[in-house]
Amino acid sequence: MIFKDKVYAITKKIPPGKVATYGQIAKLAGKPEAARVVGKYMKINPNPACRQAGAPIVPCHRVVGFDGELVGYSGQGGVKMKKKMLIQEGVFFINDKVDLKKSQLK
DNA sequence: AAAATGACGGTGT
DNA sequence: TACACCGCCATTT
Repeated sequence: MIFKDKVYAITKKIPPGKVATYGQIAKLAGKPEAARVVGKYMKINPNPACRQAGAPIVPCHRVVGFDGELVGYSGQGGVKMKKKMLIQEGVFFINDKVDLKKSQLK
């Protein structure tokens, strides 16, 4: 299993109401400094719009920037939609950032 | 094989 | 606080 697959596997494991940073995922995948690579994979991921029925997708909306800041996301409405989905799942927010203290995967 | 790429993370100004 | 720049690294071209 290559790094790419690990990233996807880990991302899929993020439970609803929780989020993880790119760096965190990279670390879990074995490369603490490969956050950029993680982001790259999210972009090319099978379904940017996230969890479409039966699709081999990853909940990419549960992946945020280093400080819980919503970055990236090329799907519907960009980060706004991403934020909306996260709130809908029960993720805590502070302004436009994820409350990592309560919602970061750990 | 070499260069380019990127949804990061951190530091500097 | 905001913007710019650099280093990191697996994958892709």
